Amino acid sequence: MNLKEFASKLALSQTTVSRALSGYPEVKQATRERVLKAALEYGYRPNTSALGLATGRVGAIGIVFRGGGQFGPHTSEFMGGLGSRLQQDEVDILVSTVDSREAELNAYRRLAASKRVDAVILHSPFVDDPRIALLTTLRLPFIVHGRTEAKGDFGWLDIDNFDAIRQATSHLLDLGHRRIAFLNGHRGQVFAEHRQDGYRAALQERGIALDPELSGNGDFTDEMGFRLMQGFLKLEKRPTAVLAGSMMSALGAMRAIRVAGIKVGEDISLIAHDDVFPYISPENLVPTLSTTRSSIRAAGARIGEMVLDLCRGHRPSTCARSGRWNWSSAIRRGRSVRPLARAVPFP
Amino acid sequence: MNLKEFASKLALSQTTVSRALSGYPEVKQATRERVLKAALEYGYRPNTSALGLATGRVGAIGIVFRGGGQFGPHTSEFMGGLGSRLQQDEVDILVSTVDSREAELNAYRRLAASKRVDAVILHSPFVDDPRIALLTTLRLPFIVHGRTEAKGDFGWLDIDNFDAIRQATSHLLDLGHRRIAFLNGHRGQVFAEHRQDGYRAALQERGIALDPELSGNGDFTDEMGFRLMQGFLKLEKRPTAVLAGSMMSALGAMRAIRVAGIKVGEDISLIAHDDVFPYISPENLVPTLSTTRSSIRAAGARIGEMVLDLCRGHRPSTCARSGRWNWSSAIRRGRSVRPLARAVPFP
DNA sequence: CTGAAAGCGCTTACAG
DNA sequence: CTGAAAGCGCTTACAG
Repeated sequence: MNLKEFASKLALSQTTVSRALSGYPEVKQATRERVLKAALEYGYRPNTSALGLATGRVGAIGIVFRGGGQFGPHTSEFMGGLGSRLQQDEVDILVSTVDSREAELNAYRRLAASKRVDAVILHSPFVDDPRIALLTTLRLPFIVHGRTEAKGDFGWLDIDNFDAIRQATSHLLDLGHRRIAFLNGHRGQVFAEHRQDGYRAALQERGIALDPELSGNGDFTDEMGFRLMQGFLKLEKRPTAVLAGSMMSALGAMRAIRVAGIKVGEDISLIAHDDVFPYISPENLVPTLSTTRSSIRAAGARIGEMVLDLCRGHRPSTCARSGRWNWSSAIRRGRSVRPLARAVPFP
Repeated sequence: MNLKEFASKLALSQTTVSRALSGYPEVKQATRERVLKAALEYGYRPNTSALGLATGRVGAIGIVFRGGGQFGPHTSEFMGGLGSRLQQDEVDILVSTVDSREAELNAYRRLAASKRVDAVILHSPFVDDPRIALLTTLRLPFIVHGRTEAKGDFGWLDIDNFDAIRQATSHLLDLGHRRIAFLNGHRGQVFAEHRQDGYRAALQERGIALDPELSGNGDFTDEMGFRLMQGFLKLEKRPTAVLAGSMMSALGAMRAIRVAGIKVGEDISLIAHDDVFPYISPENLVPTLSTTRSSIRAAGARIGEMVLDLCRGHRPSTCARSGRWNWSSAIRRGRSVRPLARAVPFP
């Protein structure tokens, strides 16, 4: 049913019905109630395309994923949080999949030119990320999940990766460890660089020289954790502790350690930083892992809030500020980094 | 830039440009090339809302997820496969999140009334699922991921859950096990019922009575696997083998077994049925799990193919048939069920 | 408080 | 092979 038909059933003009449905103040209360009731009864909903054409807003926000690799467990947690917030405003998520960084840029060009979404969420930023400049040029509003050095008037949300890893490293140092291996994400990704900085800072505070052979970069998969850990274990002076960037790489590292015939929690200490997954928890792994945490699901919900704000026409700088401070304070209150009770002292 | 502006740059009418871009045959070859080249150059793309209004097709397909629980690792794998196929046709995925089964029905009503998507993907069907009838009434085209008893002219895709579990159970029986615990999904979900039937059938073939105390139902989380397994281990005659419905529940079961002081792979046999996750593989767990497999990512891609076909106006029955047979034959060729090399014989 | 009508940016019969 | 114009279903100045 379209507006014309619906309005005629009510013996009202399209104008009045449209205004009643959109909550305009100049409609008489009785009329509004009658319209709202009838809309429910007949199941009338404005056609999104017509609405988009008339108003320029389509009630959907976009998010682009690069290939299969990006569709991991973190993604589904983030999407769950994001969706839970957006559903309250009946805003949908438009997911595009691409298979390269270049294709991702084209996806944004397409989304912008065809006016398919009201805003997009950028994630996994790189140092000096070309996407920021592109979206700015395209005038496609966006929020960044993660931090970036790029200048601009945009909102972003991030956890304090520097501090999380600095604390975890310090904790291992407190326990007496001096050779601490670090399984990090890919170089060039902002979060990985921040973590590297946090790792370095903790070592520096104790005057310990960073041994580059003890840092490894790669995907957060157990395969990569396995390979990198095997490399660490082949070193002349093998590490006495390992800091894994995710639960998946921790699993791979554990396997490498087991294969080498040594024991996690006895011969070598292992800490993993990761998010909270509802279907699996680190405590349930064998042997129990110590972890630091950040809830990527909560981040999704918060980003949803920010992007809705942006769509309402609020200045993006507001989002950035609230994002930055609210989140950081959550971290400071210790919601993000838990006590690392199970890490094992240097023997 | 809109069509009017773009057409005037080319000194052509909107009609001709539109036809050239849409691949209509009546446009002169030279004209078409000129238009296509200019579109790339200026970055012109038709406005999706206008296109949707004019044609009734919006180039997006919908998928609804119920709450956080449904956003698990299987979801991201499925979405990855689906997206990889849809991107080739520049069709996007519209994700809606809801928090109840009733809300899910409303989401379809909304999507249909507002004409937001060209089709939807239904997943995780229940026995006698009300969604099928609703979508049929709404005339919203759909493909079902999973099997359903509902009648109707719609396409669907499923793995052979009955046979996968029948085979796995038979395998354990071959190894001498007689008391086999089964960690299944929720009752009422079609896949769980099929698995239950497969389990029952394998036992029946050997004339073994099904002990209802050895079957448990719940979410595929390690928490649920843990709890159910604890229950099994408390039985007077505890099982000598366990069949876990997913890797997550297998992890929980392993933990319960460990807590009970017995050893997987020595005192008790464990098989898990699950999909292939790129970021973690069952071989990497401690101790190594035996698994049967089905690639949910491949299913996503195949469903993408089917839904695109549906959008092109092909009869849905074609999809159903091709879905049914192609997929089943893949299973028969052994792609889905792997040898269960590591299951341990009954001592 | 209500309505007639222009306009959003496309597609597609219809006419040439 | 090309174009002028109606129509898709809304919103929103403008007029009353």
